[in-house]
Amino acid sequence: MGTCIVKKLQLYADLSEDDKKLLMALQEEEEDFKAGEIIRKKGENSDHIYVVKHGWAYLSLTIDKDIRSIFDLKMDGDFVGINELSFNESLYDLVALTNVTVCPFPRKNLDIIFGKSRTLSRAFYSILSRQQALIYERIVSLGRRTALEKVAHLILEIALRYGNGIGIDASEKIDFPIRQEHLGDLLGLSSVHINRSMNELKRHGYITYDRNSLQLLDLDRLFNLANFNPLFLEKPFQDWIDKG
Amino acid sequence: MGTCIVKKLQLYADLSEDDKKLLMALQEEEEDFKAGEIIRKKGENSDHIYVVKHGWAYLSLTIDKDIRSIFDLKMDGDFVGINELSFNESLYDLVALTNVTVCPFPRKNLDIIFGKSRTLSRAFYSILSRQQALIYERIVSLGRRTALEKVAHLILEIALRYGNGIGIDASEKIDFPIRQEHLGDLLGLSSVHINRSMNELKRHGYITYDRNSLQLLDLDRLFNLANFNPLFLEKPFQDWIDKG
DNA sequence: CGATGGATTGACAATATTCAAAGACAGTGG
DNA sequence: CCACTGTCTTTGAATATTGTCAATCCATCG
Repeated sequence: MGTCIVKKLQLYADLSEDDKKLLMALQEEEEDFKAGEIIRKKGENSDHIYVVKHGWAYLSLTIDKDIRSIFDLKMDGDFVGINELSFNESLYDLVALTNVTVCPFPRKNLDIIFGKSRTLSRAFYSILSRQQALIYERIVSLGRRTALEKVAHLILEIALRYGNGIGIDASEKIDFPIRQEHLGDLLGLSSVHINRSMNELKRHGYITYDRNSLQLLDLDRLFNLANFNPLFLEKPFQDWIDKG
Repeated sequence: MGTCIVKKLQLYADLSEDDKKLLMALQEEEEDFKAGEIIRKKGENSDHIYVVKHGWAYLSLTIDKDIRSIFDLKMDGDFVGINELSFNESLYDLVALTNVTVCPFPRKNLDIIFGKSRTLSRAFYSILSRQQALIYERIVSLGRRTALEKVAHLILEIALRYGNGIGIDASEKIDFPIRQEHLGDLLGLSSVHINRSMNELKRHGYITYDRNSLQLLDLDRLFNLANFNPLFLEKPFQDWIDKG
């Protein structure tokens, strides 16, 4: 259903009833994937963008047999593919981490939206620019943080985004379906080193963690350790629009 | 003058005369900065986006006194700030690497554009999504490439982008105003290690290089070493638009 | 119950950093 | 035109961080 997209976009702009109808009309069916399945392969024709309705997925690239890079996790309410519109094939693999439900959305519909609603144009634009801010933070992580700080920063980001998506606090215990190997591929570390870092965070009282769950015990200290920029948590700023 | 933006956007869409006029009208004066000056500081109110008209600049963040991360270089024709629109302060420092001329562009004008031209909306959107593709590649670099590969990939990207901007081939000798310390901050490496990597590329006949210039001698081997995705060089794909 | 995929651990190796010193270059003022 | 200064680059040696390999453990699932 279109509610999926509507809910997400409302965070970024005041949608009129027309906007909502426009979105709903353009929305297609939903599709389910099992954990581990490839939702969309690199090189495939990418006619659709997706909204993750439920579950976790990730964007990745396999360089050599054994070398993989994951650059983003996608969870409830996240868009996938809105950054690949000017390429005619998809640039990355989109893989289901858990069982996942996605809502495909034909990309040419996005252009219709650009023609019909300034508000929606702005909303999509804002989403894309927010995504970019997060990616820049990952670059800082990968470039200039120690392994421990990288891990701290990533699990903070995950807990905050996840909590945001399903509407709970970041300090609550959450399902954590991500294997240590995935964390390694996200941060450019070996899974062995992820293991050691996670256990160090545990030992020092930052978190509790087992293969299926994660809880952040001390947000303040984690923020501090990870040098996390709290700006990313703020509600999107809408006042750059022209009210006149 | 507005030709600066117009030229850039034409790469991404067929602009009508109206589109061009719209852009020209919204364009403001240009501003000069000397090498090393901070064009826009993190935390400052960011009412403007910029187009780099001439020269080099970079986006960076200083974490601790001595730890800095540079996540992007900006050169002739590049946009700065179009990814920070939904924040009410700028997230990063924008620093002049060489003497640089920028064209500021009030960000609320961008919203006017969203209201008036579907073509321009799409063009800006495409630019943003192209930027993101490049950033994802840097994430792959930072995460899963060796130092030598990182350096190879970065100088390839720089030579290609620079050549593109000023209209020369990537294998020609270019000005190279970037210090080894900047390269280190871009790639998360120490400047000492950058030095060793650059000299190794030199020794193996990949490049010539001194403090002020760079030439790529063997593009094929460089592409191969860096595992560079040639898709990023393609002209933007415009057919996701709705021709009907 | 055995099979499987992940987590954990230890020993060792590779890669990159740090520190410090020396060399090269461009700009400045005499 | 030269000496002087500050900024970059280059180099070597010692160190730190992270990776690799291989064995073992543990939980889950049929």
